[in-house]
Amino acid sequence: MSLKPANLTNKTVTLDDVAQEAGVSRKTVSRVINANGYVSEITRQRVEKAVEKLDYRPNLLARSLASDRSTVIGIIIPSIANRYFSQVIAGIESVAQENAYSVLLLNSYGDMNRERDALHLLEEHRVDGLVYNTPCLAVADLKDMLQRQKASVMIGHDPIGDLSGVVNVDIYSAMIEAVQHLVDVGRRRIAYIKPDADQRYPHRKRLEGLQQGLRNLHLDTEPLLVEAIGRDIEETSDRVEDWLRTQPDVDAIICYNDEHAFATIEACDRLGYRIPEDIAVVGFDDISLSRIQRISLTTFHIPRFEVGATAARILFERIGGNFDTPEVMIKPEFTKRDSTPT
Amino acid sequence: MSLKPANLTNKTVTLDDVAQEAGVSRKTVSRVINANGYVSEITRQRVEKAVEKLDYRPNLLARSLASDRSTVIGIIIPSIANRYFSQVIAGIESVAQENAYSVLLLNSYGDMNRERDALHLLEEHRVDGLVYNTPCLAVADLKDMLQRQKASVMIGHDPIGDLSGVVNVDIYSAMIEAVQHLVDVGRRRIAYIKPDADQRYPHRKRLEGLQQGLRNLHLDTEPLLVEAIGRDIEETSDRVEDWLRTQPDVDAIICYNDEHAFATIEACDRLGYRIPEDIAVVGFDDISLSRIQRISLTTFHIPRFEVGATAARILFERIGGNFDTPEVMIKPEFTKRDSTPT
DNA sequence: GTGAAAGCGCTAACAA
DNA sequence: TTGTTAGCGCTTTCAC
Repeated sequence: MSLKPANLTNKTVTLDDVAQEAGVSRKTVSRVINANGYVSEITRQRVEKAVEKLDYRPNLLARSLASDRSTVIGIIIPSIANRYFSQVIAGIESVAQENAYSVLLLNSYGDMNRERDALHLLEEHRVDGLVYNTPCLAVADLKDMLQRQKASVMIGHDPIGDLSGVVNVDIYSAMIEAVQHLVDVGRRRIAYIKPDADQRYPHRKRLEGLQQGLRNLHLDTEPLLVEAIGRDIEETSDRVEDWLRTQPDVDAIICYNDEHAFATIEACDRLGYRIPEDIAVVGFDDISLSRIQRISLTTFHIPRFEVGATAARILFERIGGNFDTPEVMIKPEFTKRDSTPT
Repeated sequence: MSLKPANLTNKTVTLDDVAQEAGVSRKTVSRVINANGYVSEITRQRVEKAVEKLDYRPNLLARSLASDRSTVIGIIIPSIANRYFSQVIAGIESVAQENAYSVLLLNSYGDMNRERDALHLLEEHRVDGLVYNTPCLAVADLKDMLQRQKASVMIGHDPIGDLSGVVNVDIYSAMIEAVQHLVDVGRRRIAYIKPDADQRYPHRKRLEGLQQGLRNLHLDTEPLLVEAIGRDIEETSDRVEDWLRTQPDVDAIICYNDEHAFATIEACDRLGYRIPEDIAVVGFDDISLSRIQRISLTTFHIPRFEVGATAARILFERIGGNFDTPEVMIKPEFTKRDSTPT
């Protein structure tokens, strides 16, 4: 087991070293580096030269501790591996970078205990704020925990007072629109492919929208729900296929997202159903491949990057002391393609 | 502009508060919390009760500053929005979590200046180590910058001595295998769809592999290179189409990754080429949709999560003082599907 | 087993 | 315009 060479011996350069090198006080160096307070031009240059010469890097830990500002925000997200969330993160990170903030990333795997741990950890890191994606904690708990944070914005959750900002995607209305579209093109037996046992906002709102959509059109308000989403596309596809065998009269399927829609299309294929003639399929998200499939997918475009960026912007408002942004609703855009009839 | 209620007044609980509450010294509390040093059982319980009662959260900034260990690692990545990298990140994050570390995420957008900034920032945050994905800095620069970090592991770069660990995907051999496969099924005019002007490892190695593969089989070593990768799938598809018009005798196309392969298939479609009869297509990555396309894609499966996890494991070894892991090569798995003939 | 004192590297009043 | 003096909340020697 070899030891690392050289740099273990590199003693770190501190403000004092720079001050000494420049022949000024520590505070003066601090002023130059943080660009606050008055410093004469000539002193500034001396300091800058010293900084350069010593290759000084401020210790952000010390700065944060002393100033009670960490220039770090946290992100809690069910899973980074998920392409949907990774684009939300990209939006957050982008705005954070504009504001000269760094991002601490925590996975919750949609698990309550993990979420609680994540919240605690961010508290311990003294982050200046956090974006919290699809919380699954009970509201009382949530309030308790967010109360202790300096600032926060939730994505995908009902508002909980002004304790936290909120950004949501209006999937409720989208669902109503989907139903309307399907009925307009003559469909009546509409199914919804949904996750097993998920009570979180993204699923709950889809469901409520579905029910409202059916009610609006005086259709059966007991919708056809299929708990068919598996661990991967193939499993989902198999489950949908099994279910479809038992339901020969279904003529339209709305899916939780585009990947499930592809799995559904695949299942229809195997059963010899034509799309959209026999079965119409609608997705959510508009992932990049949705346009170039053999059967391009009718779906709702959700601007994922923008969702993240908006949340981050609101977070920085709150960090800046402005806590009065109301819930922001982002509207998914209906995108008609070939998987539903015209 | 309303002010946030309550919690702005919450004074923070410190070690001293806990010590006072428990009627012991600060150091004893510290011992209990960090589970080091001997503390009598009865004292420990008193302390734990006090911690509980006051809802004490250690200040990690202070701890890191005093102990010179941050329990944070950094990740530098070209783009989180990219699904490939997001899964690498998932692997890193997962191992970090096992080691009770948090992750600071920095995007470089494959830009040299941004990478330098990111490296500086991580230095200022005093991270205990970093995983650096697809560096594009010049080697001298890279050495300079990594020298200053406590520990580091690169993904997708040639080794630079023992300054930094390295994890690579053996795309070089994969490329040779791809050529062999295509020639085995009778193809001779093999093209490679590549990024515009990219000298980084992932592209360079593919290219070297391609050349070696052709050389092995005594074929033209001046391969057909197409700089056709656009900003999105549609643009790529259009460019490939344009290029194909000028090259009627191409009978096989290897693509930089699966998304480009789909774009290529789409282009072939529009031109009326049959796949794989007229043109064989090979991808890289094996993204989840590759199996269920109309024409399932022959590709190399790259275990992205494992790549990240391996890098993180090596990083923690190095953080632990063990710097002698050699370059780790991860082998992509050839996955024959329908986009190439049998 | 436990405690006291010093200090990590910085910022924040307040002086000068 | 610049310097001085205290901390920020923790860990770490080294006594007791």
